[in-house]
Amino acid sequence: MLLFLTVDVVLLTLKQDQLYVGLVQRLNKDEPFYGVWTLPGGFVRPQEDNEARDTAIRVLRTKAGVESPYLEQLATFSGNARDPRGWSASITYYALVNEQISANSQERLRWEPVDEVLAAPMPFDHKELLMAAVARLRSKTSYSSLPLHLMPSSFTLSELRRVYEVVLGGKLEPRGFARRVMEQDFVEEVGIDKGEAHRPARLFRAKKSAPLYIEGTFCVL
Amino acid sequence: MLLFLTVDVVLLTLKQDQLYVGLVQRLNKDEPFYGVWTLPGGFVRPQEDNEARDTAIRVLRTKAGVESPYLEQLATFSGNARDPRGWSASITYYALVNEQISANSQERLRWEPVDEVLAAPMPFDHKELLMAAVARLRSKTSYSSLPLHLMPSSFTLSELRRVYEVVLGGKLEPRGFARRVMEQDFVEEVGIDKGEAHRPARLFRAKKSAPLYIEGTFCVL
DNA sequence: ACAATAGTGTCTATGAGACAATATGGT
DNA sequence: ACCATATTGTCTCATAGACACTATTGT
Repeated sequence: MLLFLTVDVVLLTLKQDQLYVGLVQRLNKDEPFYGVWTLPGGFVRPQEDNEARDTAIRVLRTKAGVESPYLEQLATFSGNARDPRGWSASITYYALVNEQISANSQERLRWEPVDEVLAAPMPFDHKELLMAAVARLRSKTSYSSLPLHLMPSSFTLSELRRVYEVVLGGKLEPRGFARRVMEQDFVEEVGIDKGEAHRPARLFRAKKSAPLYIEGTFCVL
Repeated sequence: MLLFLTVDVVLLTLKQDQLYVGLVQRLNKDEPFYGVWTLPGGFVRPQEDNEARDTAIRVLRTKAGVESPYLEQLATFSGNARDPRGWSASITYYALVNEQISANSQERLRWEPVDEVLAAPMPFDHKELLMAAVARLRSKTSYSSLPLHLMPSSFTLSELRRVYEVVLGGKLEPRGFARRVMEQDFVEEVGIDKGEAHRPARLFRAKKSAPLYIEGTFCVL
């Protein structure tokens, strides 16, 4: 084969105030890096997949047990140097899931802290893919509601702020954060979080109404 | 062939205060849309092209006569619906050139106003590609020095502002514009533009020092 | 002097950051 | 009452927009 086309997915979630990436084990003895834990990916199957996004969805479902997360195309990495088998192109997506979904993922999926994964060697050019995904998430986080996809079905403002802090890597002013969230109007109140030894917090959920991004297009809120 | 991999390039320039896109005529009788003017593109040649970016550069050089413009990967468009020949993926780039370069381009390249091209039918999903490129340019323009690549080797502040206005589609305050440009420090003075019936303007050029983007990564100035 | 465009001073409204003050439930 | 976290008030400072003013050249 002269050239092959794959899709890889950088699956990200948040656990214990840390960014985690989902890895699967390579189980085909005829392929490179047998047994190694890597980003889920697979060949495009023109018969089954109407487009590359469908490949990403199929890979997530079959290899990671994850359904319909937030999924966005990241970039395409290509060339003769990235895979020992020859010239290849990987249309790379990144996906965001919340902790519930990540907890329900298959056995075959293992979650590791992004920092640790980046510190160790990774096969192919997967380190580059992972860094690009994290950079994209970071950059969009600073001006959008993207991190909502990392949140459980309901959450307090403090929890949301904490997630922004983890992704952006720094403290945020509670006052300013609350202001922005309320102005931007991408959450709605759903109740009260009673039961702890302090003032109860209001619970919110993401508003359905606001589609955040158009595929491939950069779109400021 | 089950699946084929191409690279298309949306080549943009500015003429007479309007965005123009570069089109080439399809000259292969065995391919669809023979004779039609379309975005320059071509098959990836694994033997010659170390990566997809090299394909883009080769396409630009051989089909459009354009050398080393600003070139950035846009997105990959794929699927069985976009090309009558079957499942295809187009790794799409966009390129920015200034008026000098666009004037030196080959015979085979024809420049058309983006508005007019979008108003008429386009082959494949090229309308989508073109719209994505323009959207990307617009969006980056609002917070970066990207439009410098559309400028001649030296220019006045007014000319630069005019380009921003054309790309963004609206008037900009001369005062605020000058302030931002000077603060951001991405131009340097190279002389004076004498010879007209009014106060001469200072001439600037883009500073070499400032690489604007890392491929595939979003990077705020 | 006048026309025409370049470039600057500066007032004001808006928004972000800082931080203090108040609110509310459990113990 | 006290602790802990939630939520809000508000001061200050930086920045962006508006707009008028000054600068400089050719005619």
